[in-house]
Amino acid sequence: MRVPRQVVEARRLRLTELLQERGYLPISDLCDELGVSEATARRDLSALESEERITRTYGGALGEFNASFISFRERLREETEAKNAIARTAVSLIKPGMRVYLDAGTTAFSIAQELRRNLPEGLTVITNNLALIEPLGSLPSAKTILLGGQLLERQSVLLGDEAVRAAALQKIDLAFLGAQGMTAEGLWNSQRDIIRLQQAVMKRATLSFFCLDHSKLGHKAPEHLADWSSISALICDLSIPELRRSGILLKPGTLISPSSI
Amino acid sequence: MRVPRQVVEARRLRLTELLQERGYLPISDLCDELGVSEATARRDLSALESEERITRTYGGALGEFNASFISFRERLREETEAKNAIARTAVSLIKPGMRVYLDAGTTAFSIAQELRRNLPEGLTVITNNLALIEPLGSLPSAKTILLGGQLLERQSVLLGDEAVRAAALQKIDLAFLGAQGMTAEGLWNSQRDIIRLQQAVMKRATLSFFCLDHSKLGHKAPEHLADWSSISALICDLSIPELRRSGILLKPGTLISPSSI
DNA sequence: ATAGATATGACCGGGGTCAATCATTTACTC
DNA sequence: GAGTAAATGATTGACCCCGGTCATATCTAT
Repeated sequence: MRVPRQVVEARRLRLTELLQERGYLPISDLCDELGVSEATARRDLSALESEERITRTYGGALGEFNASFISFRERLREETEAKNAIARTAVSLIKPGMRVYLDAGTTAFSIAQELRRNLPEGLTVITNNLALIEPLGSLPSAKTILLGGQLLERQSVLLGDEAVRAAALQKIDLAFLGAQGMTAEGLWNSQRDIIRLQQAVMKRATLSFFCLDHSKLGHKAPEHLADWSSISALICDLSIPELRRSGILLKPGTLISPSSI
Repeated sequence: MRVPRQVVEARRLRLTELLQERGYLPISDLCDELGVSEATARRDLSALESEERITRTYGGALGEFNASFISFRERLREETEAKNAIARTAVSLIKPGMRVYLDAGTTAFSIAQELRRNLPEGLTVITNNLALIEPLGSLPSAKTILLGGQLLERQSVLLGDEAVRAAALQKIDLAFLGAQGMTAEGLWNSQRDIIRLQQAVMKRATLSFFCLDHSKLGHKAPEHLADWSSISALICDLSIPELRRSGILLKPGTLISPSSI
């Protein structure tokens, strides 16, 4: 028996919401909840999957727990090698008892993962990056401080005045920051709010390290973040000559490359 | 062929990490990644499931997105009816454009879910409760502000000086708070840090509502949180006479019961 | 060194899942 | 109002998943 389009749409919406809430549901549960036959439940799942609103699994389906987390995870897979190398380098710079800032982005996530393997004593991590809760929250011997701020829709990041204010109250030994691009003019990022927070952090940090992999070379973004003169060091899987070819001239000792550790 | 215990543990750790990263993995992929047979992969899954470190599904497994969320979800199932009624009552008190505080606990989570269904215009939600990110983060028309603070191990809550300081800077119209018990002497909670934050919030809030279901009646906890005289109202699925039987005497209008809406 | 415990992989029967097909009912369209 | 397209549920055969058992190999404790 054919049913109005609206009913179908409503049911599928309800299905996505159910999956968002519960994470995973086996087909039989879906049928119960929606009051339809298995066949229809399957058809709904196929439809929603082709729209990329859910993920099917054998025997059930997953809500796209957090659409942002997925794209985050995907980005995480790009340049894994370089990012891991940079993360190892970053962690090797941390001494026991330090207070360290990790900002948003996938490189910071790699650093957090590396910290799980190789954790200095008495570390305090300060961040605005909610994605780090997973890797860091379960470490008993590290303290994790989250800056306050406004939750960005579809991103797992805290920003805004609150975040800047909270950052200005922190004592930070090392800040590990990311950026979307680097050119001869310096470092670039896309959002004003992100840059405001990064600048507030840099002001409070004894040393500010920027962590960028080679894929960022030559890219420009809408907003200028920092000059090369204002950063403590660049952690990057490129050599001095390679950087120079793009017009980036660094003072000696300002480049830390993963191979050198 | 038996293998050292350490190897098994290492593989299982790797498995949980894989699942944490990728969210869902079918068994066959797990075998490839870990280089073991299907049987062993299954055994690992069973072991990790009994430790509640992952969630099995038919045909694969899920990482425990957040281990704490699960026990949280389980608590959520207790007294669902009462909590939902309280949540609906709470939401009915919210007017468009208000700034509302939700604290930790499952009742606040119910309120957040109710807000998804029934969202006042221009709402701002302020919270220290990370579990609310899921339901609230994806609402485009509401603003969510997270207080800063120290991440509590295995709890999805932010506490400490930072949180108190951040709360003291907020403008709050309505605060919806929870507690672990209520007796004639007032409201009780277990942790000092939680109470400090709740008191800071109460100081900043125009109205403070405490939301407790009937199961909290007569329970005492280590720390005294508030007298009955200091709260704006109690939202509770109990009647005045029922409360009086436990020695709780409320001024008229101080009890808001779900049935009365 | 020996015995017992434990991890592993292969195999199998039972049962669940999936996609395709078909008949039926009902909503849309002209 | 008639025809067409869409949605649904039932069925079916192929495929896949699961837990158990068993033989085997290796670690560990005595």
